[in-house]
Amino acid sequence: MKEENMIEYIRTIIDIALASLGYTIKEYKIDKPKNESFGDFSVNAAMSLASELKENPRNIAAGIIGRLEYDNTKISKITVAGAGFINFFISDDYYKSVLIKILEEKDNYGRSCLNEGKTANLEWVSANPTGLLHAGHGRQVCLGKAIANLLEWSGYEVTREYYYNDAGNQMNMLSKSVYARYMQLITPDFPFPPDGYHGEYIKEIAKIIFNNKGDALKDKEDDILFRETAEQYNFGRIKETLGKFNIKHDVFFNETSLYSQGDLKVLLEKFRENNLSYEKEGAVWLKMEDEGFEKDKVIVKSTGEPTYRLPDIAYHINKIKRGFDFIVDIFGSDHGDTYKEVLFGIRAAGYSTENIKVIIHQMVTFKTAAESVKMSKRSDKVYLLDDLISDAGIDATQFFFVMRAPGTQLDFDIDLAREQSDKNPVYYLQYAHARICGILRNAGEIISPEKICAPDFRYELINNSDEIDLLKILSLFPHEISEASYALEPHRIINYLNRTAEAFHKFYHNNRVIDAGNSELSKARLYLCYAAKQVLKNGFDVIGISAPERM
RNA sequence: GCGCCUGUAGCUCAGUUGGAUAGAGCAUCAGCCUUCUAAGCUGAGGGUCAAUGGUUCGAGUCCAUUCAGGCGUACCA
Repeated sequence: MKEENMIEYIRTIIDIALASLGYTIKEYKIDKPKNESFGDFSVNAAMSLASELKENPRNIAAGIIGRLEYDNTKISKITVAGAGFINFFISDDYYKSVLIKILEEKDNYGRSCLNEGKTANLEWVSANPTGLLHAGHGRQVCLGKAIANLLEWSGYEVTREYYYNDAGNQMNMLSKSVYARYMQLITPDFPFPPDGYHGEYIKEIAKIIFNNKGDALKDKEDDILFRETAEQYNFGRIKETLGKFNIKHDVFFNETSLYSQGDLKVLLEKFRENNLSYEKEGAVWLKMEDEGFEKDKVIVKSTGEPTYRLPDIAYHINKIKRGFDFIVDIFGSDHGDTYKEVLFGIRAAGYSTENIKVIIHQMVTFKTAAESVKMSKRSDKVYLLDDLISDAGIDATQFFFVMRAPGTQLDFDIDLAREQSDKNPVYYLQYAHARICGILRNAGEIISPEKICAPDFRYELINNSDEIDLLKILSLFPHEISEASYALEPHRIINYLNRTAEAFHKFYHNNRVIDAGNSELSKARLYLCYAAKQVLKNGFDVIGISAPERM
């Protein structure tokens, strides 16, 4: 689909005018002014040039405007204002053409071909199968879902990936914990390992084994069945939880394949050859202290096992070798330091990290009116993501986790998310969609909903400020998508949808859509409603919530 | 101690990559339903953008220092 973007159009005509005046300019911005009286878009090029040219920016702006050649069916007015802004006023006719565009592109309105033909890899969740997803994981789960969508909407072909480790100490402890619970089914006072995994799920796993095998494994603590059953059970439950969000990872990447395929050996050898590692006290260390890190870090323990850093580095190199154009990782802030070590390791091994972007999100606290919900892995009372979903509902959970910028420490108000009222921000958006659906249901006598794709209405009837304001906002959707996608910040879409819903509600409040006495006006407004519904729905798709027909 | 993140209205948070008069929701107060969904709309009050200094035409945004909170700072992952 062709992107007929007003911002790009303005940039093009400005560039031509600048060139004809002989100005060279590194960068200038095309913004949407906060105040409507300053027009629809403003350009700061004249101010950027002012210090260099040592001339009044308003004069420079006037000079640029004098050279501008533009289509006056699109732009109705251009003015100089303030310190030297060039303000563009877009014609109503242009916005009406956007309405037709929305009706034509439908579910694809807002998608861009900016990254067409490129591939992206998004890795997130990546919880090891030692336990279930707790509520805190939810932020990453939901954020990743929305970011994967954003990447797709900007044209990338996205591989959704999950990295896990089913070997090592943690899995041994899991196995021992299950064994202990299993033994407690036979002799109730069997001791539980002090560092063991608590939580009801361990007992569930033990029961499954006991039901299948009886007490046949009572002296076989090391039987592989304990570990395998636990892993299978945990992964099953994790995938089930992800399934509730409709998340399906394309690749589950097992860390052990890096051992069997020899990636780790090759990497270790490379570090050694390039004199980036050394042996001390039986362990292998990576030289990092001279590179701005606090100290050198162990990459192979004295036991011969690698620490997490080495396979993490090898894993990322593996991703680079698979040829992705863009690699995105999402980690919690508890990994805030380690990713830098990993990126350093990748560079030390001779690979570029410029196409790797790491998103670090801060932690979440859950609150109800009664208490602040604690989430300790050591505690029996873990607040699981499944619990949160059944408390708050799937849409509210997705919405609340995506609502805020990743860098903020999120307060998740469970009571608010659960509340089915006007206090709950997710309903404000969904209600706008449901309202439109209600209108369209009632529109049968004017125009049947199936016919709405054909733009045969009299668009000159759309002319009041509520209608035009709504159209203006609808026209910005593709731009918002590409901005949010570039920044990998889905919360921007929520902010945008809020403005969209607000504009619709205002339009609805002041304007009767279905008017039996004026079918032509009704028809035109129905098309506008349909376009608003389409934009809301597309936005909901991106952030990952449903678009209810009724509420 | 050191590193990263955060500090904006009573509360939860936006702030379009340095732009024009500081924004929303909730909460508080005052209005609007015999008419397509009132889960809505309209209005009011509420701010030393943590503090100080700096950079420039211009700073909530960038830099430095200080204060406060979160997360790290393992031969755990």
